[in-house]
Amino acid sequence: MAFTTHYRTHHCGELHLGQQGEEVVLAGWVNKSRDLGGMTFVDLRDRYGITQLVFNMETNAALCAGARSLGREFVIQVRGRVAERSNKNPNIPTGDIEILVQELTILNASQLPPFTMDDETDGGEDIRMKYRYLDLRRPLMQRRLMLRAQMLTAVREYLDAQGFVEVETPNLIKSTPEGARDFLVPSRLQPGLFYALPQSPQILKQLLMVSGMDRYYQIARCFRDEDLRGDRQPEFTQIDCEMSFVRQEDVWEMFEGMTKHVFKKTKGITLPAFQRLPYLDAIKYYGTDKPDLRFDCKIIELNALVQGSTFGVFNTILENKGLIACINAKGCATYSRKLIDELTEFVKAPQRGAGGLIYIKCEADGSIKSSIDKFFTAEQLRAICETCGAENGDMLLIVADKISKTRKVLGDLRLEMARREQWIDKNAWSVFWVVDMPLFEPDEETGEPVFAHHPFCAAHPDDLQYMDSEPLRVRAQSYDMVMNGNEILSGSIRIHDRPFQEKIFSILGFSEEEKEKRFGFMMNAFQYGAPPHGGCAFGFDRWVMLMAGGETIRDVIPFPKNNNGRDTMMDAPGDVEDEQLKIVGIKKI
RNA sequence: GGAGCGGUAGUUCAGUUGGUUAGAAUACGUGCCUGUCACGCACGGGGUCGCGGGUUCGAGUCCCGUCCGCUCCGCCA
Repeated sequence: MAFTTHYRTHHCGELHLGQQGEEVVLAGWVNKSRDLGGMTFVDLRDRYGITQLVFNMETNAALCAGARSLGREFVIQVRGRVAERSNKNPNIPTGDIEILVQELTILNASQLPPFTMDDETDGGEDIRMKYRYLDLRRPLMQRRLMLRAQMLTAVREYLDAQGFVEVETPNLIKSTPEGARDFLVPSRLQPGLFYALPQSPQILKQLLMVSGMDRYYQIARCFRDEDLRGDRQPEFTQIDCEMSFVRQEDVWEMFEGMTKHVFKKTKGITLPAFQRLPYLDAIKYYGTDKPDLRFDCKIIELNALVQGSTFGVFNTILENKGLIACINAKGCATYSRKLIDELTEFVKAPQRGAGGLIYIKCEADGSIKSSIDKFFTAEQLRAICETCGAENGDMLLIVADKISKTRKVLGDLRLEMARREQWIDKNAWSVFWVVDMPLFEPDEETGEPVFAHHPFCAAHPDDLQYMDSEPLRVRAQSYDMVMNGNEILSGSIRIHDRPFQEKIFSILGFSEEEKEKRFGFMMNAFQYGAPPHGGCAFGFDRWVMLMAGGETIRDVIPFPKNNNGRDTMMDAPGDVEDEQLKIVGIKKI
C-alpha cells in the first residue's frame, strides 16, 4: 500500500464524527496497543494527536494477528473507515471516532525504546539526552518546539511590520576577549590564526547602524565558552535588535509592543503596560536587579527604628553604616522553632553569608514574640511591626549586615518564603523594565568603579557631570526586561562617537595598541557619520522556557549540551584525525 | 576551580545495624480474554549494585580514589 497511494490522507489529530464512513489512510507510530483477545486496539500517534485503530478477529483474523505483532514505536500505515465509537473517550480530541482497519503495513519496526513517549516519561534526563530524537517524540517536547517556532513567527511578524530588516551577520569573526571566553576556530588558509565565534552580534549590529540600516534584527546564535547552568548553554539564541535615532523610551515602547504581541499570538494573553522600575529601587525593595513581582513582600529598612537599644549586633551595624532591614512574611507567625532554624540556615549558607536571622512574630492573639525581646521594649517592637504593616499572624524576618549583603540576603529570603508559602500564582505573569542602571559598579574587592555592562553603553546625559567626580552616581542609558524574576532582555543606547568610546576603552585598561587592534575598525566606523543608536537583545531560550513552563533552557533547545558541555547523543566534542589538525597547523596536546 | 546530592533490572526507584537466593512498580515475553483507552487475569525472563582499590569471616551498604549526571558558588563585560 505504501507506494500505491498517498502515505496518508489525514493526520492523527483531525478526524471527527463528520467524517464517519470515509475511507482514510493514516501513518504514524504505535503509541500503545490493547489486545483484548477477540479484538485489538492500537493508539496511532503522530505529532498532531492520537487516533484509535480497531482490529476485529471476527472481521479479519489475519489482520488482527498482524496488529497483535506490533510493538511500541513501530511505524505503520493503515487504510480503514472512520467509525463512531461505542465507548467515547472524552480525554482526546479524536475520542469520538476510531478507524476500522482494512489494511495494515509495517513501514518500519522499532526496537523497544528506553523510555516511554509520554508527557510524564519514566526516563531520567541523561538517558533522554542520549536518545534525544526519541525524547523529542514526546508530545510535551513537540509542543515546546512548536511553541518556540510560533514565538519566532510572532517576533518576525511584529518586527517586519515595524520596518525592521532581518540581517545575518557572520559566525566566523574576530576574537575580542573582553568578556566571556570565545570559542575559537582555526583557519586553514591562514595557518596559526583563528576565527572566534560571536558572543553576540553587538559590534556588527552597531556597524549596520553606521550603514544606515536603521531598524535591524536577527535571530542570532551566540557562543560563550563558559561553564554551563540550567539557564546557560554554550550556544544560545538571541533576538538581537538595534535602532537608529531613538531614545530609550522609543526602544522600550517598541519591544514592550513586541513582547505583548508574542504573548497575545502564542498564549492569547494580554499583558498590562510594563512598569519602569528604577534599578536603585529594585535593589532597595527587592534586593536584586531582576525581582519577581508576581508577589509583593518588599524589603523594609529599619535603621531609624532600632537606634539606641542595648543590642550589640544592631549597634555595630549602625556604627558601620550597614543596613538593618526585614521582610514581612504574611501569615507565618505560626512558624515553629524548626522552621525558623531552617530559614536561619538558609540565610547563613555560604553563598549568602548572613550572620543570622532575627524574627518578630505578631501572634494571632496580638502579643509579640521575638528573638530580640530582651533588647527592645514592647512599644519599640510594636512600632516596628506597625511600620512594616505587620498584622496579627505575620512574622518579620530581620537581617543586619553590610548594605549590599542585607539586601541580597533578604532578596533571596523573599523568594524562599514565596516558594515555601506558595505566594506565586503559577498563571500570573510579571513583565516590566528595570531602568536607570548604573554605568559603573564598585568592584567586589577594591571598591573601585568598574563597568556594570558592556563598554558600548552610553551614559545618561544628565549624569555626565559626575563622570570624574562621582562615577558610581552616573546612570547608563541601559535597561533590562524582567519576566517572572528572569532577565529576559538587556539593552542600551550606545556610544556613537569615537572620542567617548576611546575614553571608555581607556578606563577599561586597554592600551592604545590594544584598542586599535581589537576595536580599531569599530572606532574608525564611528568617524564616518555614525548615527545615534541603541537597541537590545532578548535571551530567547529563557523566554521560551518561561512560556513553555520548562525547568531549564535545555527543555526548549532541541539538541542541548549537558553540564559538561557535552552532547551525549553524538558524543561531541570528539577527537579528530591528526591529518585534520595538520591542515590547520595545530599539534595535538 | 569549589560545594552539595545522586549512580542498584530496559526504565523509575526501595534496599533497615555490614549477614540467607538483591526487591517493588512499570516495561518486556508467553497464555487467556470482543469495547479497551493507566484494559484485566495468570505465568515468566531480566542485575558487572558506575568503575578501581581497601577494611572485614562477609560489602549494594563502611573507607579511599576515580568516572558520569544534576543543582548551586566562582565565572558568564
